[in-house]
Amino acid sequence: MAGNEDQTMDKSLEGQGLGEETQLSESAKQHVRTLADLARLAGVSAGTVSRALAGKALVNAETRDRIQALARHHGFKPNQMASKLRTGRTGVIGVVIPLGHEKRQTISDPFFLTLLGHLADELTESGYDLMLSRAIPDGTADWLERITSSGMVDGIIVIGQSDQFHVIERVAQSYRPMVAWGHYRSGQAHCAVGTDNELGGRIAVEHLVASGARNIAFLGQTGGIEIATRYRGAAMAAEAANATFVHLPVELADAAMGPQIEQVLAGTDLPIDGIVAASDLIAMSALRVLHEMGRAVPGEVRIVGFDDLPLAAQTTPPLTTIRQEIAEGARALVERLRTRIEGRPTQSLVMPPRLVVRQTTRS
Amino acid sequence: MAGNEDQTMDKSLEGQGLGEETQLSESAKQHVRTLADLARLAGVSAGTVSRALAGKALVNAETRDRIQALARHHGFKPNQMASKLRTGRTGVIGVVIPLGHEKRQTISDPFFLTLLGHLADELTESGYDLMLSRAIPDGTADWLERITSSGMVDGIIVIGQSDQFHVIERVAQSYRPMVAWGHYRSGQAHCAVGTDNELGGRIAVEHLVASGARNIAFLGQTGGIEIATRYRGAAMAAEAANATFVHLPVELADAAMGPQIEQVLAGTDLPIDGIVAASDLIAMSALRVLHEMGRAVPGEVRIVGFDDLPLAAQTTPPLTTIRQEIAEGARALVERLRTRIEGRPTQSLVMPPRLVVRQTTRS
DNA sequence: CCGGATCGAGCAATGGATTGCAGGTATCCA
DNA sequence: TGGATACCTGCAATCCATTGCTCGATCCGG
Repeated sequence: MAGNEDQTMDKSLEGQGLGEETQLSESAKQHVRTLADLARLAGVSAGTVSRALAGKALVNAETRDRIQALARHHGFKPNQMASKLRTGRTGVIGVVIPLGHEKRQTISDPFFLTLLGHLADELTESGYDLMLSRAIPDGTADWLERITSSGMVDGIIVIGQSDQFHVIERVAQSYRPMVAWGHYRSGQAHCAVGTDNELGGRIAVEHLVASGARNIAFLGQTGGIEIATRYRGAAMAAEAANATFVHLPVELADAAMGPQIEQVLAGTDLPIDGIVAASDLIAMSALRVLHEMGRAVPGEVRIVGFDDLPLAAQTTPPLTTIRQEIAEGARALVERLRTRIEGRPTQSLVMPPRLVVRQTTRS
Repeated sequence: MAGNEDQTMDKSLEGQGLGEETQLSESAKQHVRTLADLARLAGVSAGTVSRALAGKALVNAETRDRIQALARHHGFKPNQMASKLRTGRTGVIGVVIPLGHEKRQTISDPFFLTLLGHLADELTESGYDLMLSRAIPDGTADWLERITSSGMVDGIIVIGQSDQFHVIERVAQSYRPMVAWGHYRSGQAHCAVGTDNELGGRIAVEHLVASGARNIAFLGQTGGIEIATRYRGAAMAAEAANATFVHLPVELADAAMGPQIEQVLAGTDLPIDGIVAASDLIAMSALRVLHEMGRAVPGEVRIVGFDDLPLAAQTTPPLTTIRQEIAEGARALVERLRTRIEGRPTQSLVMPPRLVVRQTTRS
């Protein structure tokens, strides 16, 4: 049907085309590249084709259907660049992961990747594409501004503030459509969605203490603001409970993590009986190291992780952890970003962490 | 210095501007949005500014530096859409994950996410941006063609063929700049980079047999072609070694995996003493389930995973697994894609898998 | 002192879709 | 049959950077 009509159109065209005949029939048979090409085939103007493909009510329903069928038949899609240039909307959201305090960290960090997955879900459903950028901060705000001013994105989601809080803050002064996953400080300019890390740290230590731990270690680097806050909460809870509390810095580099944990655990003369890890991944490594050292979990040492990634339920034994609502957070990020894109104001969201008790703290 | 010059320019402009004076000085002070704006400030034409910012030798070095300084000072970046429309290059590579046989699988699958991370690294270094698309195949090739014909990307990387091998194959006939991670069939049209899954499956079973296993189970769904191939290799090796071999299907949905494994393991009356898992994640779950069932690993049951993700080294006990070279694969994908974008032909790459022996098969 | 070479900069066309406004046609009613 | 109304469709400007070609100026050697 469509093909038939196509033929007819083509012929009538040739009849009128005269001098341009061969060129036209050639390009028509070859490939339809532009609105104008399709317009010629359909015997209408480019403007009408544009309206028809956009499904506007302004064109006759019959004409619209005919043009849409023709477009489908030729596999034609309007050039996105031209469209985006004209409309000023790109339909793309930039997702940036600043690799701040630890260059090797985030790219394979399961937490960020999990969040990324959920963001992909949410954005796709909202009709946006997702452009992923890794950014390696160089001391200036350039890594962010390069994206805001690229004209390529309608908005930006920053995953993790790392040690770049001030940069995000500064950019937020002039660039509205941006939200960040991470820490919230009262009075800050940028819209943030995240977990109450301090409370999370506190809950973790309180649970350890309740499980009988007296000598508690915090495992992880406190370079990024999120983890530093968890540390603070943990330290406060330990002090309140009169428990001993030490900080054992561990980098998140996958390969080196095991040996490092071994080293810091051996390096302290404190009889550690409770560990709060900065992330589930660290907790998982600690679990293995302790197993190899012959120290029973949770018998001798109790462990609490952070994040509640899917893998936390699959460790041996399954990991007690502080849950962050990642899926909900992703939804909140996208919803707030869309609100900001529309020019309306938004509020930051601080989600409560939740203790998930599994096997590493059962006594 | 730059600011000074700017002022001067502005004033001389106002002197010339006459009727347009207020409007011009307004927009100049407000914000520089287009090449033309900057050109006015610099007292040159838009074309010159374009060339200057592109660093072309055609403009006087002094003028070029002046314009660049001015652009920096005003935080001006040329509109990407206009540029891309004009040049026909987008500088964006689409990365697509077809969610084929298991809708819930890939989005949080650590393997794909790890590969994605490495791709982000490689593409960034090559000066490309990465646009991420999830695609839910609907029986037609539309999910892929929507991206190829969007005009938004210079090329496409498909992560995992899933059950969409034929779709990729068909699109590859007419769309050149595309490469896929996954299985290679001799004579196929599309360029693929992947691991020899059959060999991997074989090596896994051979190693299990050598470790003393006689009753071997394959844990995992064989809906996707990659895993089906691993299964085939494993089955062949088992037959060659005269070992008993069963297939226990397990979905990759995170939450349900543990109970499922428990169920299938309990459901078979075979005294399983060797497990080859379709992925490290499944192996990790199996490890935990067996631990809970009170069956010793590797004493009673030996386990081999697949992928060698970072977490494989951190399980308790550390996982013996079949390593895929993910970083190298990412590099190969990007290199081949660039070659194809340049119009040159490429060859598929089948990388050999490598057995990494850790603790789950030591006897 | 003049012609040619050389370097630098401007002009204007180009890429392709979108959209406000003007104009045309058909339908329908008086 | 004339005129009005509603409904379509076409025209042309617009979004903004890029680049081939042209023109002008400066400088050098003859």
